[in-house]
Amino acid sequence: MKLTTRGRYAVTAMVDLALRAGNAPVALADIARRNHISPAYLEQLLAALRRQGLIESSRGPGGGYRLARAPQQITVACVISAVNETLDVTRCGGARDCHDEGPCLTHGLWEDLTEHIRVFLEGVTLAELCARNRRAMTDISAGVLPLRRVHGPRQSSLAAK
Amino acid sequence: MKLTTRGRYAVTAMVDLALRAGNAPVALADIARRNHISPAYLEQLLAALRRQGLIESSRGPGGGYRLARAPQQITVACVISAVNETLDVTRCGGARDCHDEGPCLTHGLWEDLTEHIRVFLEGVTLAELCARNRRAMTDISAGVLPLRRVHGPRQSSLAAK
DNA sequence: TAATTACCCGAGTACAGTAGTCAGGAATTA
DNA sequence: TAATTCCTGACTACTGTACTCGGGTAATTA
Repeated sequence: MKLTTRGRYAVTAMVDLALRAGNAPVALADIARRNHISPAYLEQLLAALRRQGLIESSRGPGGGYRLARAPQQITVACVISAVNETLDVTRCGGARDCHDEGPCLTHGLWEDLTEHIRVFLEGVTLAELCARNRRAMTDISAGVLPLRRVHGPRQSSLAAK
Repeated sequence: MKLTTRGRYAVTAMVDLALRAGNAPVALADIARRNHISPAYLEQLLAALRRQGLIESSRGPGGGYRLARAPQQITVACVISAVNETLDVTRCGGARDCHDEGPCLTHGLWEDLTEHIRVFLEGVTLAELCARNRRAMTDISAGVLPLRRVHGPRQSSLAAK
């Protein structure tokens, strides 16, 4: 299975956008800074998400990205496969030709697991992730954890790696 | 997440052993040949499985490997982690330090997914995979598919890659 | 006891894919 | 027109997988 920073960054960026849905477009540089993602790398991922119709972009000053659909209508599975090609964990990519002409001893197992993962990730929407995240932030501002602010101006310690 | 041929081969080899549980030890070369795995590579995996106490070995002519426990008592999760280290899909490896001091926007999601996969793979034993496989083989010998025999003497077309 | 069979172990290597960089271009706004 | 922002493709370093290789060591058989 492919589940790398590529997919993780994509979901993170989408949640970041979803948290600001309804407002002005969000600049790439802001998303990158907030989530510690290399801007040039993030650019590739956003391009893929745009090609898949998950986000829209506008250029020029004040431009940026925004969700193309409501957060309730975008699933995590959708985001990952947009940048990642596949979630399949079988060796043969589902072709059932992993052993001579037929499936190998464990083909069915990986097929089942793939299905399990798919169902799980299709069941989670950006809206849910936002809700979960907002809840966490409330706990934090109550003093449980130290944290960067997510809304409003922020900018410090860029050098910190 | 790490789910590569390493883990897949390990499970395949274990099922191969489980299908012959109770009989004489199975030689490495036989497992390798039947499942199209490089013998030298398989050796590494079996060594790891042995270190984890999942299989036992005996040397000399007539030697080979056998399961250390009953097939009902060996789960797929167990086999994979024996050769693969981890199934965790979070970026931070579960440490919750993926963003500054706290977890990143999507940490909880990956944690949930990891748990999902773990529960699934812990719920599948070698015994079940054997049963499933024997069923498939019955279908096959009824004429549904062409197939190599798995029990009994066999040996042909080694050159076929 | 010598030969054979088979497991044991560590080091080394080719390749692919990920993660990330870089340079230049095109659209939009002020 | 100047600044800002997205857009695109090519390029590179690195890591980890998927192997190979060469020498062991233990057990069995003749």
